[in-house]
Amino acid sequence: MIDLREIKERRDEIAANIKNRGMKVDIDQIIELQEERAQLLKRVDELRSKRNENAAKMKGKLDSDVRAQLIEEGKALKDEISQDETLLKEVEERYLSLAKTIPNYAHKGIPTGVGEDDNREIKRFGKPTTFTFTPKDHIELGEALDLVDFDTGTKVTGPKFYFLKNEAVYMSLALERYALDTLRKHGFTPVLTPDLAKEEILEGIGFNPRGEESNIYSIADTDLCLVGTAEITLGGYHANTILEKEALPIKFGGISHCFRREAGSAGQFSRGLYRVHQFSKVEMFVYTLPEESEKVHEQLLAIEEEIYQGLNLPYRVVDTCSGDLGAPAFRKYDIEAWMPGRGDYGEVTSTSNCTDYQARRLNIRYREEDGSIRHPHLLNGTTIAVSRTILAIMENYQREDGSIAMPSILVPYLGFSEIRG
RNA sequence: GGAGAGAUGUCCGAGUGGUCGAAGGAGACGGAUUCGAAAUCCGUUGUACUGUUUACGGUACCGAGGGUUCGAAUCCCUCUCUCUCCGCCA
Repeated sequence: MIDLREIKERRDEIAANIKNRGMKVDIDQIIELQEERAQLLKRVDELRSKRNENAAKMKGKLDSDVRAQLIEEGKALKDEISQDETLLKEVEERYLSLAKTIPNYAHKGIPTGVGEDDNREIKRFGKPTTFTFTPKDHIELGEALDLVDFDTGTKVTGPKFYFLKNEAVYMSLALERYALDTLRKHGFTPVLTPDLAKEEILEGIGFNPRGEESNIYSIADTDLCLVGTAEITLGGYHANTILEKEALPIKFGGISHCFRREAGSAGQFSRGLYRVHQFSKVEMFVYTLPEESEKVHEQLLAIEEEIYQGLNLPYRVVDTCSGDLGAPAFRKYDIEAWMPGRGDYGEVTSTSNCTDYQARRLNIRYREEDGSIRHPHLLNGTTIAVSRTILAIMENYQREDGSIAMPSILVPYLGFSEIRG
């Protein structure tokens, strides 16, 4: 949520931002509701003040007719207050539910555009892998080497679920260890979080469990959802608290079990490990001082690059355009690794600076030296998306004889240096 | 799952339906004292919204939500959470 005290003075800026992001939010309606709410609140406050005054008069001994008259006045006030309070509550609910849909401000430097195609490539590492033979995609490789079993995933759980088997299991664990060790070196606290979170926490982070494009699984008869990412639980960690300034930055490195509905995305086009309902990630989550968040954002991107350079996978970095940002993000960088099976780059990490947008809704604050209270900035980033990285390694490291070499940096974690049938 | 106890400010902890935003203590901060420190003494010390906008006021918040009442931290109801004991389980 943005700072609602600013919506009048920054109205034009907000309206332009909504448009650039391709969203439909009626800012003027929200401003009207805000004014309506302010008037009602003022009236209710005045009435309550009168009620308190009236009640205070009755503290001591009084003549019974004086008391009777005061009681009558009090009763009248009570009725009036409860009417206005009901009205205020209605207006407030409408106001807040709409105000929450206003997206975060966006960084001035990002490209304006509607979708993926408008993202700006800002860097490339390596060159798309070339082969002296006809390369296979990871589905073929996975079947041939008995590493990934989609058919059984479909049978047991459903389409877009899969079993990882044999060396792929070790790859998964090795990637997690590699990522965690790298994060620890950079001062992150390793964390394993619950895979379920309350809806209020989801909403605070900016997911709408009940929204139309809900991308997460709700648990029937509870207010819990499977988390789409540890971003949710790591952000919820400090919900409703006031942090001391010295505690910042707080840097968490969490293993994240991710669940995605991916409704409507079934079909041949998205076969394989690229788009699945469940996968694991190692996630970075940082609470920082507002004046440092842009610097930290660059650091998160640098860590992601360090990881993929360590794996020696060709990739490019894109600065995400306004239409593709997601409501909480102020700026977002994605790393896209080369995936020979797709013949294109595919997203493997994403790091967002959400400034104070999530912190405000989660009610996370910190105290400045002068005693004032502000919202810290929250950032998140993927260190490793396990399934997509396994995909990229399989396809980029395959050899003509059908075996797959392993990135040397993983070998100590794996205990083997190649996979062959 | 069964039985019981509890939830108050940064922490501990009192609180008879009106004088309670809340005693007392601790901690922290400021000051006095000191060569300096300890001890001691004095003072300050919640959050949000809001009105005039240094000053100074108003409203709300004593786990959450309802209710009773002229008036609720205090009475009633529902829920959540914590603790103890038993059961179950990895």
